[in-house]
Amino acid sequence: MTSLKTPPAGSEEPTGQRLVAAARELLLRDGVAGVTMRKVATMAGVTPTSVYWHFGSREALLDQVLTALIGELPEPRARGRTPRKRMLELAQELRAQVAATQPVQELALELGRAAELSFPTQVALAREVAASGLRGDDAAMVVRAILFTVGGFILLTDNFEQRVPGSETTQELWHSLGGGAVDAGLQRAMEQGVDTDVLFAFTLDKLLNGLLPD
Amino acid sequence: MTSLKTPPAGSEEPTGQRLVAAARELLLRDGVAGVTMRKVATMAGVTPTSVYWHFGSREALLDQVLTALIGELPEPRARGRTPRKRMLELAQELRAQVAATQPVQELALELGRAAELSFPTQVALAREVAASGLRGDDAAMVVRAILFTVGGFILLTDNFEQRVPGSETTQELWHSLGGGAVDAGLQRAMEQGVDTDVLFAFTLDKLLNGLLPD
DNA sequence: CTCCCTTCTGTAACACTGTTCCACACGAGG
DNA sequence: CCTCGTGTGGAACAGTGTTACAGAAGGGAG
Repeated sequence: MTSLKTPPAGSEEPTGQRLVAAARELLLRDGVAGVTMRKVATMAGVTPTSVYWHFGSREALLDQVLTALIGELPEPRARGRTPRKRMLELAQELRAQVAATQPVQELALELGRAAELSFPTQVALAREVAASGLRGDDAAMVVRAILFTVGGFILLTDNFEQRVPGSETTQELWHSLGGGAVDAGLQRAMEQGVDTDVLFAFTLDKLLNGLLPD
Repeated sequence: MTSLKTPPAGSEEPTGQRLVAAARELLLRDGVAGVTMRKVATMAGVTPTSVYWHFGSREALLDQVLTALIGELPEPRARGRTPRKRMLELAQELRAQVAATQPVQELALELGRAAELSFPTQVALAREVAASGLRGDDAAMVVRAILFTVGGFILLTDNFEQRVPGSETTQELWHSLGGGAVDAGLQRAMEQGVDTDVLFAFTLDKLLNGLLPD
């Protein structure tokens, strides 16, 4: 009744919880590729077999870890006086959150649950779009356009940062391009690096200009 | 002088070329994860050791495959009467090309060489931006905003299509959301699926509205 | 008490991955 | 002939996710 079994003498929590905690720690420290069954099991003071008895597969274990992590994400808070400013704020906030919780994003992508991560922001964004006067399908298109732009931007800049050393960057390609192909001033500008923060703000600002009725 | 060595009796080409050809075939058929050293070697009538003698690593082999594939990509052709229409055309073309050569994109991403794939389109796009009257840094920002939007869109829709069966889609999340959180008509619209082609065209159109001086 | 049955665990293995060590076959040059 | 560099195959190593199987431990039924 009180305790069916003595816990495995290493901790108070049952094995299942210790496994999730171990997987979580490994994920946050070494990324999703660093979560190995043997490492998880060892960290929980157990063998890999137990992981399969409790969860069935590596994916199922990671799924539980992700669910726990999603539950801890902060609610998006829209600040600013106008709906437009609040939208910008929400987009920036989402981008910052993703950057701060990269292994979580990585995991969500691998498990195909990326939609859940952005959903709260999605709802908050929808509220602002409605507040700006749009309704129904028109509003939905605007919400999605913003979301896809923000989400795409995040994914893209992630991939650019994970660039393999030695591979050519866009700047290098522009530099090696012969003269005369495009306007010289433009080419020179393309050879410089980009501040993705500035570009993100710029793109979003212009997109909203096109999307929202003035 | 004529032939230093008899070819391994399976083909005329030397082993190195046969290995690249085998890796290429496997890539296009099974994706980048399907390119296994043993499979490549067997397909070329050889053992994995030879791959390492010729290329040094799996990554180096795949790098050669990618270089060959990039060389075969068609040059982007901008059609349309106005610069704006040609930009839209280029974006659509890039998106279609990526969709048609998915394993190549996957490989380029893994090798950190994604920039090279979009570069020809990048140049063509820059030419149109210049033709629309922009110069220098302003033009570069516009080029990049379009490129990041298009590239991000591609990556994002890819990830949505690779969704794991059983995981919740955005629509399902909207459906399970309680009433009253947002405008009812908007929520109903969000519960419907999205045609990414339509959304892509819509987003790009609105972005260009904000970006280009009329 | 004995027996059984479910719950949970460890050992060992399987099939697979990229990669490396080592021996061995060649053909060319001294 | 002997050697040397060029390739090659066989076997192994360290790692991955996963599974078959044996066994321990405890509760309930006879």
